[in-house]
Amino acid sequence: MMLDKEDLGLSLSLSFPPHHPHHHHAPLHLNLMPSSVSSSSSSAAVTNHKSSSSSYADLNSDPTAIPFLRGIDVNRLPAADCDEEPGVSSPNSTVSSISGKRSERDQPATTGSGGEDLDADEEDGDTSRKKLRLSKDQSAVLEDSFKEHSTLNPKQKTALAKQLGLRPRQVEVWFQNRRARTKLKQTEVDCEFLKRCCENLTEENRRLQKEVQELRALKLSPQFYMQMTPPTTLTMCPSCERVAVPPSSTSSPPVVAATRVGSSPLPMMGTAAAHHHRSMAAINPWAVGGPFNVLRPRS
DNA sequence: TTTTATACGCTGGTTACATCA
DNA sequence: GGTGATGTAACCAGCGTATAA
Repeated sequence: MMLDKEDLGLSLSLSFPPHHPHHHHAPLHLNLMPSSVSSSSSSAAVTNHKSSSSSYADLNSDPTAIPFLRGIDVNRLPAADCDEEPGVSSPNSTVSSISGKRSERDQPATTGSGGEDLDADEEDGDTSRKKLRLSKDQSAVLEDSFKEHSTLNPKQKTALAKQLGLRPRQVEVWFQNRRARTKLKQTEVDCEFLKRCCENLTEENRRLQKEVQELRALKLSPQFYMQMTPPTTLTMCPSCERVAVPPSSTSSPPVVAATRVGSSPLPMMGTAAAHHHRSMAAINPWAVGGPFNVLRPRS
């Protein structure tokens, strides 16, 4: 069934939930960060999809137990009955009347999937849909809710909608869009991270190739042999003839001098990385706390 | 037990309006 | 006031999962 990103080994998972049904949609899965990243966005919260909704239901049985509803009187009626009058559904909102194509197009279609969509368009006889701009207060409450849970179960959605004077569908859409924004932002961060990694590896590769050239020169110049570092500082792998320089004998940054003696230089990626010499971890940019760790977003 | 239909929620992508420089 | 860029509410299509028949 579903594979956790940990199971995948690599998993680029740009901070999206491991159990998400749309794992096939994930464009990348390269776990570049600790799974704890962006806890507010999704990784933890979205695991509730379907399976854990019951736990939310339990929470909702006692509204006061819902973290994100702190200070919200769930029993209080919305400022307006949103299902009847969208124009006043959000007293604090900026509402503008539109007459664009969207309004015309939406009229019959309305529901994307959920049954609650139905109530989104049944409100008035006016065929035009009002485009609503959420107020700052509404957005703030939604943001707070999102920090607690990036997904909502139906009860939470309904409670939040009532509290904010919005339709449940609006709350649902807001969360969907918010998740999309979060993911987009994370993708941007990860792209930047990969870019830095690529640059760093390129530089490392350049440096190592230069080092190989120097070592070859030394090997071909007996007069310099005597000046070489004592062989005890080098470790030769008997199976592959690679020379690994102990960290103590290397200059900073740590070097992986996994160089096949007498052969042409090999690209770093795909060879050294795949090699069994775990010394590669010394410069493993994916490693937690690695050189680019500073780029990781803080949750 | 397996298959099928249905409901539901999610994502990625898109559209169109609101706002701002 | 007109215009392009940006943000975002709302939507659609497609998919996976849960559930009941």
